[in-house]
Amino acid sequence: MGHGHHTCCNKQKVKRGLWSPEEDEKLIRHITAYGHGCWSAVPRLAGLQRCGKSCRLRWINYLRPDLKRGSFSPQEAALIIDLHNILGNKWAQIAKHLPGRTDNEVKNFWNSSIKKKLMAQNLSDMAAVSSDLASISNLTNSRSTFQGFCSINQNSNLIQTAQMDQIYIPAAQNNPPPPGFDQVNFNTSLLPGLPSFPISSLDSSAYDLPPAWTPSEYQQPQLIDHQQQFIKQEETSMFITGGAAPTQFSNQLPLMGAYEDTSVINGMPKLGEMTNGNDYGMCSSSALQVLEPVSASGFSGFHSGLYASDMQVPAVSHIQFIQSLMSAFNSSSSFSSSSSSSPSLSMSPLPCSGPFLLNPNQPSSWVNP
DNA sequence: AAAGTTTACAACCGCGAGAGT
DNA sequence: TACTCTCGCGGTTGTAAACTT
Repeated sequence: MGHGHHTCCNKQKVKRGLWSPEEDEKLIRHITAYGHGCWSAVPRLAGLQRCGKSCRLRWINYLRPDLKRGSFSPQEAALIIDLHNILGNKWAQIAKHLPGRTDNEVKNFWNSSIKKKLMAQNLSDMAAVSSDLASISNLTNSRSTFQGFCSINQNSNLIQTAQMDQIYIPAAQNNPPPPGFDQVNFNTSLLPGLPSFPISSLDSSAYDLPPAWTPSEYQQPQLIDHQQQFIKQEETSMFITGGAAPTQFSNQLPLMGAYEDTSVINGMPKLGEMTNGNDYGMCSSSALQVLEPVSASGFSGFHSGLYASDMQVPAVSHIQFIQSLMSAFNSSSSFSSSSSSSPSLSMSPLPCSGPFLLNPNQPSSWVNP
């Protein structure tokens, strides 16, 4: 009996490894004639020296007639990136939204292709951000209330903030920080209470969202006056921020708008504008390049594709999102720091693991009641 | 051209959930 | 309740093909 083989396989000797065309034909012939029924019975009935589990896998991942096969389209890749941003490594749930694709296929595609592209893109974005730090800082000063980071704990309390001008982002791994910078960890957890604006721009009902991000937590946009004005004013523009989707890498929230446009609409910062949202992972908008790496401690993925320029709902949702954060800021007494007595917190500002460095020469804006 | 390395993806493994007994 | 069986999932490994040196 084999070591570590599944219990269904340990009675008789079973073949392992790649399937031969003859085996495939036997399995296809059996299942098309009789269905698979109980998988553990399939190998005996089909005349295969395989375990039922292997038969099931071969059928589901390779022989099923409704499989699409072939390389992934850019649209499929963009969808995978967005869904992964929302769902994490829930490959089966992601695959449900890609007809003809299996969870195994999606997982392999992610691990072999997308992940590397996103990491490479993130590095180059960081370089761009670093080179633009001065101009960012100038604009940051004009509305520093919004420019920065926060982390939100499980109780929706804002526990950490830092202003943009306190943060240094290394352009590359071998780029040493300026003198006086110390690394700071933005160790965060997901926020259950706030509207989830990246999701809201999609059809939320189409996704298997984690409980904290279900549509019930999200208030549908209502077109009150200033929102209508906002949409009218922006017309065909689209609005994007990065990194606020829950990912396994980061759940920090960018609180800033596009740095190239400091206009404020009804007391709220204008959000980033992106014009080429069609090419997955390759968005060249300066706003995105700034927001994405700044908002991610690892990388948070890229919002593209689905955020087409004719989608105006996200703008409304973003306003609600910013409003929520602003109201949170304006009632800082309700915040707790990472050193608070909240027993549900297991986070600490140190030691650090992210790519951010804190500038101790700048006045601290860390919320610390 | 051969050897070495990387990539793509097929297949395996262990685990947990759920149903049945 | 405890046990077994089956199924499905996600992480991981194995390997043929493609690519590089």
